[in-house]
Amino acid sequence: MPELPEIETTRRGITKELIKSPVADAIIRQPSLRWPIPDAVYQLKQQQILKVSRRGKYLLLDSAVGTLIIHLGMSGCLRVLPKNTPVKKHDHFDVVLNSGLCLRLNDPRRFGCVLWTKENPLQHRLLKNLGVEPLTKRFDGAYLKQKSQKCSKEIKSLIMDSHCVVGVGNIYANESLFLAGIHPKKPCNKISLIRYEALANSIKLILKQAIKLGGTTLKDFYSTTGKPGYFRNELKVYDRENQLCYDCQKPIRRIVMNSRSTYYCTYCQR
DNA sequence: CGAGGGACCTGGTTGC
DNA sequence: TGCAACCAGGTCCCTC
Repeated sequence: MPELPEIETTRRGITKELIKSPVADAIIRQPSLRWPIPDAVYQLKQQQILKVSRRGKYLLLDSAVGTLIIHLGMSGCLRVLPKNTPVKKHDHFDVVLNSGLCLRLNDPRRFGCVLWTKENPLQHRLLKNLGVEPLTKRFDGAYLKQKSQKCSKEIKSLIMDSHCVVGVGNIYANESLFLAGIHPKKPCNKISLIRYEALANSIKLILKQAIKLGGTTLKDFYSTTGKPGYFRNELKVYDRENQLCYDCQKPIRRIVMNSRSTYYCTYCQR
């Protein structure tokens, strides 16, 4: 389940080969992702990919004629492979390079998407309203405090809202709140600036550490080289229901918030 | 207007 | 053992 660290790991893994060689072709095997893959993606043919960037959980492949926008949804995975590598189940889309390699998208649950835009991709309807990047200076305690003012929801919902801050999915929201010592159901308009500063720092720390370790592999994330993400070993609360808190030895509790599993320590998080 | 829930999808796990 | 039900999860979008 790719969150920001997994997307960033993927971006770093595919960039070098993608910008080395022009695109020979695009192959759509299964157009029915979250939205249909548009035929416009064939405009990539004969184009050079100039840059591979990331905005939130979206990957952006720039060319002179437009930008390919890729989202991995919950189960998507991008690999760079020799183009004649046998196709596996759920290999929905390829960008074939002149070099003989190809970028291959596999996405069993098909919650991801592949889109095309000729405009500035940051102005695309899916990207233009995204919140701040968590690893930039703009994201800090004051920003969270300000976002929380006119909002009554619980803190976990706020940090998972991509219109507030991008890239914090369920795993890292749980882990960040534990590190900051904040209860996931705490109303966000009742949290002090000091605690928001701690939370912003926790989010940055957790995300950076996860990127360093290549993301978190639970069931289905593997990096572009097929290696698992080692952040899984660092999880303090996620998927640890009834196991003991490493800090206070009390059992980790699991509740459901917005139909998502939420894990926290009843003693360490207030 | 904002908050909340449904829909999308498949593979793996659980329960009978 | 076989089958059905359920769950996971990101995010848009519709409804209240």
